[in-house]
Amino acid sequence: MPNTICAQDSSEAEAAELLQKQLIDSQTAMSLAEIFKALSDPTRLRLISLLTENEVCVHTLELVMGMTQSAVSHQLRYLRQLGIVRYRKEGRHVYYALDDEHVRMLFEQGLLHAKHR
Amino acid sequence: MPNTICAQDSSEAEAAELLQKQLIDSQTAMSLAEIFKALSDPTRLRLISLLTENEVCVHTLELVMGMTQSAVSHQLRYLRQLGIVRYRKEGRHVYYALDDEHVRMLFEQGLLHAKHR
DNA sequence: CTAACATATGAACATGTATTCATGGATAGA
DNA sequence: TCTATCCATGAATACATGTTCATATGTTAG
Repeated sequence: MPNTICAQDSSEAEAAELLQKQLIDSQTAMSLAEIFKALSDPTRLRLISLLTENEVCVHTLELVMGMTQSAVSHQLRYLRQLGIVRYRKEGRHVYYALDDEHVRMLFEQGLLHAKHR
Repeated sequence: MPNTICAQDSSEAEAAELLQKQLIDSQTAMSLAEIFKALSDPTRLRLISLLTENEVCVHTLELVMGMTQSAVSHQLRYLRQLGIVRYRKEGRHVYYALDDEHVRMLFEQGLLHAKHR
């Protein structure tokens, strides 16, 4: 049972003060949004599901996902630039794997949520 | 230390079979993406931070956030339609509050992640 | 060296999205 | 009743985003 806050009822300053403590600042909000945005696309989530327990080369991802090489590669770059996946070159293959335990936890916790609906 | 999977190295069918078990289906991916997308915008995250422990009317949210009433109301509708927040009308005021424990957990866990960078 | 393969990337395109603007409905107060 | 306030919403706009297309780089095989 949460507090009810309305600037009209009590003194406006008092209500604002209460809420300002809860409000996250813009920089934190943007940083947080960036993390969740990485997880907000079905293609990236499917890629992450493949990379959570395996190190997989791009071509194989392309086959299993049923997508073009270019689309896969673009999304991998996205995840790479956020530090969510790492890559390892070996000959002409490049192997990708998940490299962020926080993201792994968010992914798994979200999966529980999705099934729990 | 994850397995390395490449369709060229072992038999292609074997590698694909391994990965198909990991791959989440499209429907699950879309449902999951929907949840994370709700958390992928700084404005919505700031709203959620205000509504996690309080029930707040729209006008007060407008004041504390420093945004237009319309922008706040649009985002509240977005969260409402996903069942993330509930609302309660009382006279000419409408009070909103967070109404999804899973989202609350994802938000708080993400916040730890954001600060841990 | 040459051809085939694996991957990366810039540009173009179509689509999605957050905010603003304008407006309407509902309620309280004078 | 009349006005001010609170909230919702459709349309428009500017911007972000995911995929495709074309192409480039680097590596292996013949």
